[in-house]
Order: sequence, then structure tokens, then C-alpha cells
Amino acid sequence: MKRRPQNIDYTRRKPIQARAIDTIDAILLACAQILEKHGRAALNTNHIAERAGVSIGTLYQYFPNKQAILIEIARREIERDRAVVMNAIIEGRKDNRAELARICIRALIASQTKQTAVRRAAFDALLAEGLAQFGSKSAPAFQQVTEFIQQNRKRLFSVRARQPSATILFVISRAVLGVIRSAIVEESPLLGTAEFEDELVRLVRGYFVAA
Amino acid sequence: MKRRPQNIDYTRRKPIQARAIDTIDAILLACAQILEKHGRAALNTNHIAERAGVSIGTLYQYFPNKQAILIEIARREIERDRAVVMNAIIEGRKDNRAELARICIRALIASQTKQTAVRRAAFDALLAEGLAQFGSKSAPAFQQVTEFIQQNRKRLFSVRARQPSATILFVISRAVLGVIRSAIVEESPLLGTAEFEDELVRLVRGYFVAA
Amino acid sequence: MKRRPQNIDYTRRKPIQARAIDTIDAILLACAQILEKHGRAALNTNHIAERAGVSIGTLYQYFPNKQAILIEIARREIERDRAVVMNAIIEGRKDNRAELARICIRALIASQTKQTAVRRAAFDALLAEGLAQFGSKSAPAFQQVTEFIQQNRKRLFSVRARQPSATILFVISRAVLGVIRSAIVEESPLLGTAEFEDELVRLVRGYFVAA
Amino acid sequence: MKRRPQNIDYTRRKPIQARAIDTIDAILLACAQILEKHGRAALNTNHIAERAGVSIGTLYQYFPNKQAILIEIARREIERDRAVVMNAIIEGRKDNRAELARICIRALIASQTKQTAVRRAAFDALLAEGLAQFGSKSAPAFQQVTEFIQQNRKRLFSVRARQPSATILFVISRAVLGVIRSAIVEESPLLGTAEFEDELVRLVRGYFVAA
DNA sequence: GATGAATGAGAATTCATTCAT
DNA sequence: GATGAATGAATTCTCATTCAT
Repeated sequence: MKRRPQNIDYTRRKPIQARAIDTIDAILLACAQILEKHGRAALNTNHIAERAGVSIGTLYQYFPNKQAILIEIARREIERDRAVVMNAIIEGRKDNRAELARICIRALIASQTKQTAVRRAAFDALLAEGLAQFGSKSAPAFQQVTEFIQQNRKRLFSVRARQPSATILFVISRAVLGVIRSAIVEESPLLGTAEFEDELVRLVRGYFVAA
Repeated sequence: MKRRPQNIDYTRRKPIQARAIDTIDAILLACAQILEKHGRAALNTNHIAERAGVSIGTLYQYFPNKQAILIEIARREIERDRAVVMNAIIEGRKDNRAELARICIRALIASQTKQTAVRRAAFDALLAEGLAQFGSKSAPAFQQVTEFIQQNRKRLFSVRARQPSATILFVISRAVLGVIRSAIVEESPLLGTAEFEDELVRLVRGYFVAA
Repeated sequence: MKRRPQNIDYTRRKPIQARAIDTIDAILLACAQILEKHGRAALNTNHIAERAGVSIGTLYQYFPNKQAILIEIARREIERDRAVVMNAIIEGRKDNRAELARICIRALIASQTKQTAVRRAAFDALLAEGLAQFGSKSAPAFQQVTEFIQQNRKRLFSVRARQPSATILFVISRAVLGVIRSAIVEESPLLGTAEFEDELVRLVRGYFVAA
Repeated sequence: MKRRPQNIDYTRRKPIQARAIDTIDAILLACAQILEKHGRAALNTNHIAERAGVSIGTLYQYFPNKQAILIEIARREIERDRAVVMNAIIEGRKDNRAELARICIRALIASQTKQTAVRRAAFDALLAEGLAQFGSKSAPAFQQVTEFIQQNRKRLFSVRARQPSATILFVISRAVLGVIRSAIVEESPLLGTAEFEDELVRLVRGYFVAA
């Protein structure tokens, strides 16, 4: 894949001109829509540009290549995940009796269920780019959540809960996400049932209680 | 001359002779090797045929398209997963004191760590083909394991363990696999440590004990 | 296109063994069926052999190449056309009052309307083979009709009819067939109407009456 | 990398600029030249692009597939036929004594004799595309001629001529074209003789006079 | 005679990317 | 900055034909 010298930093969050923001958002939205409607095989840059209502030349002014578009989508999805969990926790704090684990799980299920195809393709791009990228992109996003959880352990997981080390947080977050993603991917009938949510809560509880 | 796609179902040859089985295995092996060595982007049918030592025409006698090769690989990987778990369980029975959960987890980690690229690409193909396929392919393979576990619940998970329903087995299996796969994909330093295995065992134990 | 040395004369009408006749007919029938059902693009030798219930090797024992199959079909179609016209004329003689032109036209419309796709493909093969072939194959078949018409001119076309030279017969036969084929190809609503038949009869009458 | 056929209707560029029109003409011309020189079997898109002096990619910007090129040629040939007949009629009006039928016939023979291979291949493409297409493409082109003929019936076919209904015009036009095309396809020695033209004129006259 | 696995040249088509305007 | 025509390497897949068994 030939790349032109990249004089635009596409990871920058706030381009100076409003028009540029619109263009970038239009491109990302177009990409996501194609992914969702027609699948990964139908995704190509000409099509993205067309749907975004910009010329292919303009698209290449904002993204150095196709991969970069998907990576930017992945970056935003990860950020959205983080926001979802944080929001759930903050909401939960207001209501003292709420079970935080359940709230987070419910939020995650809702979030993951949306835009399946988009997320898949975007994260695939991330993987193809070299796995190290993934860490560097997702880590900061989850850092905030991780810190918050460690500081609020007692309130979050009952008194008996163990001190959640980085390993523990890794295991439990990937376990929950793994189950949810599998249910989505396998189109499990469990999705959306109360039983499913209950079992996930039990998984989290059991883990934190286990000696 | 390339004609437009035929609407006639001209089914591909099914292997009867040993020679044909060798050919199929050679194609699958070649595909896996390319995936592992050069990555998914470098995978193309000419390359596969060449490495398999057959003509491109022969490849297309046995597989209707590139996708089908990946799907067959996925099918075999799923079968291998099943065999790995069954073997672990059967081995564990001989040694009465063995913790079966740990044995299964150890086997799964070992199994999943191999052929990362191959598995990724193969399962992606399965997904692209329509997600429901996945269920129908993996379900029979895991049926045997599921039944065995239900029959040996007490021995497997200690006396206090809950009756493992289909839901419970779904959740715990996807949780464990989800954590292992995430560790692989994110190239986590936890992979291969005793701590990682311990935490997974704890995850399983805690879940089965949780009220 | 590579051809193997051709040691079987596929134009021979009566192969010695009954089995061979069956095989040839099966191949021609299969070819015609595919043409009619799936169109020319779907016609390939493997498919023909499969549908004929013979191996591809056997097919190549009876026909030196794909083209030869189509040419044999064309040969038989031409022969059928001749038989249709001759039959119509002979039937007409019994009934003294019958208008022979009308009877022939009616028979031709009926005949041409059948197996459109088969005829098209077969005659195309004939053309591709070099136009000279066409003359040598069709001429003998029509010779008989031509001679018969010339001998029965008066009875066939009324008293005032001109002496039908070879040119005249060429013009009128191709005119009538041209109109019928156009009607078929263009899917004209005229096909099957009495008006259509009437006009064709008028075309023939007018031509033979014209000074 | 070749993807499976997209189900997105990603319409081909429509020519706005003069450059694009040149490109289209170059492609059509190249296609016609190859057809005429090397025959249909030698026609492939790479060859067309090369001869047209454009890249294969450019060819596919303007035509979705090979078929479409042939269909556009057919469309233009039909339009040319119409123009030929109209011109002949208009020329004929200036010379009051001219026999219009003869003038049209002479023009048609001249026109049909050119580019035999091109016309054959192009019209075949039209047929393969679904026969109804043919009607819808040719009908508008002939509408103009048909109307003109109906309005000038008397002058065109002598006083005794019948009112030419749509059916009559269909029959006579296809009859004349059918004879001419057969003569070309069968490489008849009649082509180019005065006798041939005379007989065609007689065919037309006789038909219009016939009661 | 029959079989059918293997062949491989060759054709169609795609799509990321560039660059002159 | 924007445009969009042009590029062409790369890839998938077909199918007539052969020949060892």
C-alpha cells in the first residue's frame, strides 16, 4: 500500500476549522453506515467518500489511508465504552442501594449490542495494524475506569471483596466482555434476558468473593 | 473467459479417494502456514495452491471460494478445542486429586496460544458468512463436553457447586475463552504466568460457588 | 483450444452400437436443456457431461470439442425445419383447398417458437465456425424443399405466380423466417395472433404476384 | 483483492467532460475494431483498454462490464440504422421521381454490409441481456421513421398502397432486414447484385399492393 | 471404452491511491 | 483546499481439455 507523505495529523481531536470537523465526522459516519448496512466486503474508499458527500481527494486530505479511518472509529468506540462504564458508575453512586456491578453490566450489554459490524471491522483494523497499537489506544481510555474502581472497591463490590489488582481487573473485564461478545456473535437467545444479566452479575460477584 | 456467476448449483467434488483427502489437507495446511507466516493480507488463492503443491484449478475443485477454505479451518479448530477439553477431563479423571478446572484451563491456554493468526482469520471468515453459522458449527462440537460436565458436576466443581445449566456453561466457557483470547490479542504479559492461570481458576470456582 | 486427434467421426449418423447413440443423444439433450433453462453463459462441458449422466472423458470420446456439440444440434434443428415444411406441404396436398403458403407459415411459426435459446446458441456456433459451414450444412436440407416447391409452383402459389427462381426462393424464405425470428426475439405481441399469420401470407402472395 | 460482488449500486461515472466522452468513444471504437479484426473470441476487456489507449481501470469507470460495452455499440448501431433510413427518405423527397422503397433498401444494404462482426456481437449482447431490452432500445429509434412513413404513405408506396398499420410496418421492415442479414450471414453471392435489390423492391411493392 | 482428478492459461474486475486542474 | 479522472497491480475464479488408471 503506497502512502503519500502524511502532513495531517489525523489523530488530532480538534481541527482548527469547523468545516474539517464536519468532513471528518461525515467520513466516519459514512464508513460506519456502510459497515453496518453492507458489511466489511462492501467497504471501499470511493464508496465512503461518495456517501460522505465529499470527493475521494478530500477524504485523503483527512486520512492518510483507509486503515486510518477504521482506527479512528475504533478509537472512538473505545472511548464510548469507557464513557458508558463511567456513566453507569456515576449514576450508581447517586442511588446508594444500586448494585454497581449490575449497572455496569447492563450498560455494557446495551452498548455492545449496537453497531456490531462497525466495532468488529474497526477493531480488526486495530489488530492488523500491530497489536501494540491496541494497548496504547485502549489503555488510556480504561485507565480512568480502572483507577476509579480501585479507589471505590469497597462500595463497588461489597466489604468482603479482594483488592482488585491490575490482573484481576483485566480478567474480570475481559471475562464479562467476552461473554457479551460471544452472545452477540453467536446470536444467543440469552441476549436480553434477565437470566443472562443475573449470571454475569454472579460471575463478577463470585470472582471478587473467591478466596 | 470469465462468465457471470452461474445460477446452477454445480457442487464441488466431494473427496472419495485418499488422494483427494491428501489434497484437501495440503490446501488447508498451506493456508494455515501462509496465515501464520505472512498474515491475512498476504493470503490469496494462487499462493495457497502454489504452497500446497497443486494447481489453482485443483484448489477450486475442492473449495468453491477462498472463504470456504477458511471456514473449513475454523470447523477443524473448533473440533480441536473440543478434543482438547475432553482430553484434559479424561486425563484428570485418572488422577483423582487433580483440579479439573485448572487442567482444562491449562489445556485451553496452551491450545489457544497456538496458531493465533490462523484462528483469527478462520473465525473471521465464519463471522462474515453470517453469524448464525458459528452457533451451528460450534454447538455440536461442544455438546459432548457439555453433557460430560453436567454428568460429572460434583466431581468437577466440588460438592457445593450449583447445577450447571446450559446458560451457566455458556457463560463460564465464553468467560474463560474471552479472557484467554483477549490476553493473546492484546499481547498481555500475563500470558504464561502462574498468576494468570490462578485467576482463571478462581473465576471458575467463584462462579460455581456463588449463590 | 487444444484438440486431441479426432478418431471418431461425430457426423456419422448411425454409430454401430446402440449405447453410443444413447450417449450422443443424452449429451445433445443435456446441452439443449442447459441452454434453454440456464442460458448460454451457463453452458460448459463439465455441466453437459454431468447432466447427460456421463463422465467428461466419455463426452470427449464422442465430440472432439464443445463447438462440435452445438454444431450437431444446429444440424438437427435445420433438418427439423426441413421436415416441418415438407410435412406441411404433404399434409396440404391431401386437402385440395388448403392454402399451402398459410400452412407452411403456420408450421414454421410453431417450429421456430420452440427452443429459442437452443437454436440461437447452436446457429451461433455454426457462424463462429466459419460461414461456409452454414451453407454446406443447411443447403442439402433445403434442397429437397426447394425442388419440391419449384415443381409444384402453380398449385402452391395460384396461377398468376411467377416462376420461382433460386433467388426468389431465397428472398421469400429468409423474409418469412426473418419476420418470425424478429417477432420471437423482440417478444412481439403479434406472435400467435391471426393478424400476424395473415400478414405473412399476404407477404408471400404479394411477392409471387408482383410483376 | 477481489471481493464478492457488492450489492451496493455504485453507479458508474457519467461523462460530463469532453475528455470523458473521448474516452468512451475510444473504448467503443477499440471494441469494434477488435471485433472486426479478430472476432468475438478475441474480445477481452484488457485488449479493449489497451487498444483504446486507456487503462483497464478507466474502462471500468465508464462501463460496468464487458457486456455493457457491446450493448452501447448495439444502441448506436440501431440509431445509425434509423438515421440511414431517414436520410434515404429525405434525400428521396428532393428527387420526386425516386422510388423511395428502392432508395431505402439500397441504403440499408449498404449500411448492414458494414461492420458485420461488430453488429453480430453487439446484438447478441443485447439478446443475452434479456430479449425485451431489444424492443425497448430499438422501438424509440424507429418511432420517428414509422411516423414519417405513415404520414407519407401515398407518396412512398403508390396510390394503391394500403394504410400501413404498425403490424404492416413491423412485417415489412423485419422481412427486408431479415433477407439482407441472411444474405450477409450466409455469404450469399446475391449480395451486391442488381437482381437482389430488385427482388427486395418487389417484395415491398407486392406486400403493399396485396389486397 | 469409461472415468474423473488435475491442469493452468487466461479473463474479468476491484479499489487504494495519485495528481493535474 | 477541493475535485474526480486515471491508474494498474493484484486477485479471484472458470472451464476446455488431457491422461493415468
